[in-house]
Amino acid sequence: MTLPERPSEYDPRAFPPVAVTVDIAVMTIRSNDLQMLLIERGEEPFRGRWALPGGFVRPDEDPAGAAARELAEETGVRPESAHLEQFGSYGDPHRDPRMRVITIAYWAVCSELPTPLPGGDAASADLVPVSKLESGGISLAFDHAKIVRDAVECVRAKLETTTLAARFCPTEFTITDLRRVYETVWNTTLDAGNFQRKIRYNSVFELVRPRRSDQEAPLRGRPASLWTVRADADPTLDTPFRRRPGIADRHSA
Amino acid sequence: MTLPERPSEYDPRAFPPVAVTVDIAVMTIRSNDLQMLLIERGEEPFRGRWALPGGFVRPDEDPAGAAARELAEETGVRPESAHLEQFGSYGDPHRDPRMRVITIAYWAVCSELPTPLPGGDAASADLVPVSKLESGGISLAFDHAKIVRDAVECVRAKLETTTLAARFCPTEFTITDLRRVYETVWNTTLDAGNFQRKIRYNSVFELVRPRRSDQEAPLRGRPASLWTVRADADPTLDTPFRRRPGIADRHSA
DNA sequence: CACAAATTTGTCTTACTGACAATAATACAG
DNA sequence: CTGTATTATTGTCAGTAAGACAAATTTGTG
Repeated sequence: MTLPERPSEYDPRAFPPVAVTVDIAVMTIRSNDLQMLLIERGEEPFRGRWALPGGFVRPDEDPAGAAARELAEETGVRPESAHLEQFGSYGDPHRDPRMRVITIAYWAVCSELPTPLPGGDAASADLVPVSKLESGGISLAFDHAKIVRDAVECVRAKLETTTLAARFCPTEFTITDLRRVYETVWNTTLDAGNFQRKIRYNSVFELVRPRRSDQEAPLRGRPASLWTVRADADPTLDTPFRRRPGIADRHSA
Repeated sequence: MTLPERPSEYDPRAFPPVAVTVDIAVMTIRSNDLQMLLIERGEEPFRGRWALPGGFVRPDEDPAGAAARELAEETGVRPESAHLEQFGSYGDPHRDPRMRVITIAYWAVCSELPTPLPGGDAASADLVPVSKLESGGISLAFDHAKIVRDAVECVRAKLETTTLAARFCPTEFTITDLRRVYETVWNTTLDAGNFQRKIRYNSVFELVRPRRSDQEAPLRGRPASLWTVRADADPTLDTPFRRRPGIADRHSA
């Protein structure tokens, strides 16, 4: 059952006040690094601390809609250009010192993030390397440190079994682009030859052009072919990638 | 950010009334079938329909605590004897016709389920085969049909990569017991010999007794050895099991 | 004791991975 | 034009794990 059955408890005023919000962990790759969009709080509590973008679930919308709306409002990312997925709820009674707030957490991945503008009620917004968050170098508001940890783990795990890595890239990408996503997000190195095989064999990926003629491409070396993810296909990988104990930790050096 | 910054909105009465509940999809194997505990609603709305057990998150508890409490109260399962895990939130504005209710959904797996007693505000409680729910043979209250689908998929997926299957069994089990869990939950058949190898090779599993001397054991055939999951070990499987396209559909026959 | 039933072990083939070498295609310096 | 650096792509080979299937082991039963 979902509600108590005695009519007296139908009265909304009988319910202790609870607020429901969404928080969104938006990730992208920039400067060869996995980065997350955070905002700097302009008000108490936690004034001046970094926090995840988010906001209220309005009376007329469902949480997924609220997440898509906030994503657009606070980060300028059009919902259709990003992958947005719910991964958990956080409801410790004292996670917000003001009142009871239960938040539904989403992670999002996109390739091109508009340079974040300080807007709304945030003092400023910026991309922060996930490595800095994981090393504890930045202290986050509320319980957002845990939410961030869980979100990053979700994305790392999802790279194993789906084509999510491609969402970090433009629609057309080279196999090396895709490999760098794995290497960046997993903080490891992968063999270029073996990686080629896996992509080329996999029918989820489709060859677009055998030779890239771009200008922004690397100025040296054999030009790579361009690939895309077949839009109609199931994004599940038949032979998943597996994270091995990281060979090269690029952040401890 | 998590709350609006203008002090006026701190007032709890400013928030539209929202109720937060937990719903729990408790699964076990009985009669060689994956079954789920449902209750029959005794009141409107959806009087007489089946629904997931659940209830309010109280002001002083977090959702995980509420789920554990409801699990104990409504099903008699001691929280430490079951695996309980959050897997999503459901917050469509009209999922409950009475008022805005956002529910946090958990799945649980246990080996011995006390015969459910009609108690509390439920007209009755019973175990229902998941196959019946998947075939649409039973119409559930609210959006519980979708919650059930998602919960079952979570459990099926979790069998691939963790030792969760053992939670369907008593602490000590035979390799055949464990294989039957996979076959039942995935509705498929697995080669007994190959399955042996995987378990015996895996150091997460530990041999308890090389020969079972039970009375309830099958009356014929070579007695199986008893195994357990090492309590200290990481329940993640180093070499995951993989679901193959079902060879034998035991329910379509 | 022969037989049935269930567990356990063995064998062989195939597929995939990881390491690493070799080849291909381009830009650039001379 | 030629050689070299650089990146992409293909090839090779050994090791590991899975799937199919056969055989052996250990018990209860007639």
